[in-house]
Amino acid sequence: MGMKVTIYDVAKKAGVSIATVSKVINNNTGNMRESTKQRVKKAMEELNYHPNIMASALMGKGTKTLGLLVPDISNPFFSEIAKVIEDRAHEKGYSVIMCSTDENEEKEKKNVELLQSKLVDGFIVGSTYRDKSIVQNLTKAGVPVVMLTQDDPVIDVSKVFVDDFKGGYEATIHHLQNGHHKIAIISEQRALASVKRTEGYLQALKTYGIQPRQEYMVRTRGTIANGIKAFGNLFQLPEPPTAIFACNDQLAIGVMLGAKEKGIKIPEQLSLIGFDDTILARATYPRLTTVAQPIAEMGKTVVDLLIEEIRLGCSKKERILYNPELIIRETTDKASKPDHIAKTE
Amino acid sequence: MGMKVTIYDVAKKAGVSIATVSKVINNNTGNMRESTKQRVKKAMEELNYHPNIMASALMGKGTKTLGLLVPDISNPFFSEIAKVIEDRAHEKGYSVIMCSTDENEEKEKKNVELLQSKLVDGFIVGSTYRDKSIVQNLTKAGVPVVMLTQDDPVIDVSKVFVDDFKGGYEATIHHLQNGHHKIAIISEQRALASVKRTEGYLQALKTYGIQPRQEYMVRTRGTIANGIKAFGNLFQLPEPPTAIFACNDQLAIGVMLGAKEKGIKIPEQLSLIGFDDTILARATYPRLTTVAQPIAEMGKTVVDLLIEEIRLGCSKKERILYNPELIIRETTDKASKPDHIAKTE
DNA sequence: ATGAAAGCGCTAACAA
DNA sequence: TTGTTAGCGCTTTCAT
Repeated sequence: MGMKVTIYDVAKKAGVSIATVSKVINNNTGNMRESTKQRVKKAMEELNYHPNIMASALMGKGTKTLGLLVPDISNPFFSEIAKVIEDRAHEKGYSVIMCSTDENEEKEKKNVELLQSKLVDGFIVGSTYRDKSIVQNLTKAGVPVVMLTQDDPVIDVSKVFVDDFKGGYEATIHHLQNGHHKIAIISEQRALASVKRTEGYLQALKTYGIQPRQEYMVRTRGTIANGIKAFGNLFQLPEPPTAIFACNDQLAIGVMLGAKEKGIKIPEQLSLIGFDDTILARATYPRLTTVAQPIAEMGKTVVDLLIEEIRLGCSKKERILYNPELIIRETTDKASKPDHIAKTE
Repeated sequence: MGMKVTIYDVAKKAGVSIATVSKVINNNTGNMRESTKQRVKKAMEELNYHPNIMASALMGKGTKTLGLLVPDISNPFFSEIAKVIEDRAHEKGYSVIMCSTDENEEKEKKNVELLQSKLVDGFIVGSTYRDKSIVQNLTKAGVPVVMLTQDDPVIDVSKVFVDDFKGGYEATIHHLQNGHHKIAIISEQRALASVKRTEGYLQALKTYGIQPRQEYMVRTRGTIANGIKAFGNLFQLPEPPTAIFACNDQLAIGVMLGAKEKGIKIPEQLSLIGFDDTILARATYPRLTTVAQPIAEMGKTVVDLLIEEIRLGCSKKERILYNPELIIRETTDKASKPDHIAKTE
């Protein structure tokens, strides 16, 4: 009972031609006798027939599969959004192949090639491609691509992302309003989003007339381990910062862990803000103040957009910008010594 | 420059037949002139040719794609192991399609069907299937399947998992050794692994001559929210437990959050142990004592096993059992009032 | 050592 | 309304 059942078996069983079966499969039953249709359907069920997607893909009908490229699936931000993407895709009859590129150039290229050979109808690119030509070649070849998270002007496709500048700005303003002057930023090395967040950070400082300091601006990969390291370096400075804006929650957790180890109290001695609002932000104690991205919305939108472009056969080149939201929890507080002001009080 | 280049284009350019090109693609160059081979290779490169996997799949060569079914990709345990699986698969030239089944029966069935149509060469099943026939039909149809995490005797395939009984036993013994008598367990409703962990829990109690109490045994879905709820219920008991064994880290985090809210101190007033040793266990404060699964090992093994079965064309039906390891961190401590013993001291 | 030709399971004109 | 047939791009005997 292991033999694969094909369209021929169904046709024979239903006493029709394979063309008729094909029409039933594809719902081209415009002018087909209802009885015929039913007979075919019954035969398909009885034989437990499932059309071979490969064969229809060969005919240019696509594979009903989406490729999802993320820099690191073990980062909760990406695993959370991957879940949303996968759900939405399935709702629409698509499956998704996911690749973690690990910010590794070779892997980036290999992953795309792996998915390319028509295995995939379109790509959602959440990774930070150093070699832009990888993505550019895709679009040049007519493969639908939507970028997630990165608003890279060099790559001319639809994009779904939050206003990173605003997120960085608001986070920093919050520190500032709490009386902090010595505010550090830990940003993700390769992420374009982090560049924007840094610009927001700088703008906020400027608004308050504060000169940015090079030693307060750390760039690194966005892992917990690097957050710990970054904190260690910042903490060793002759004048350590009293507040930190970490460009993702993992880095922020790293800071919390590092601070804990050194006996630095958060938020009493160090105010901290993360970015993403992943599960991590709620799981820590104290709970992390962070800039939320609308993960559910973004995931859903990026899928809908991509599928639409697949159907249309061309890119709509939309730039869908979401609003980040500062979620104030327990890692931020007033500066304990608001400098000169404190002295006069 | 957008036209797809086929084997015919390569053949024409190299001045050979498509059969020859095919041989080069598949490395059947046993008795082929080296010069011919090089000519073909050069043509392939110059045309940037990539074989169409669909077409070769149609010929029964497989898709070089693995299906991964997990109950919930946003659970760090699964996203962490998914990353490992994906890495290993890519190393071996396979891609992986991932589906979150969300412990939803309909989705389970739909996901499998989605992947079935020969889209996938084999399955890694990490989900808890209520309807066993879904997986059974797969193996009956000759599709390679390896189970991950669940050692279900009803399903006769290879399996990769930890000794859940031992994990549950050791966690509970640790509580017991700390002088706790009132130990609750929060287990995952549908996971077979949780059943085993519960058995270990019961065995440990028995060893210490402690009668299990029904009200200390909570079963629920393994999310943070449910952890909070479960703690709430346990806490309302006339005699609340002084220690909790949560069957995954997410539940444990929920307990921590719930305890925080009610002002219950961990570990002073409540000892807590989780399971999995995900990032969550290290991100919380205090850091979570938990039972570690060797995620990296397990992920690698399950891929290797599946690919081997795909190549062999038959199931090896191995049961690969890993050792869980209790990682003692900061959420467990001696019972503050070791009952009658405390009184005499 | 290389090539011709028959499919793999399906779709889409075009016939009937 | 239904069936015939020519491919889609590739692999694989079997000839040459």
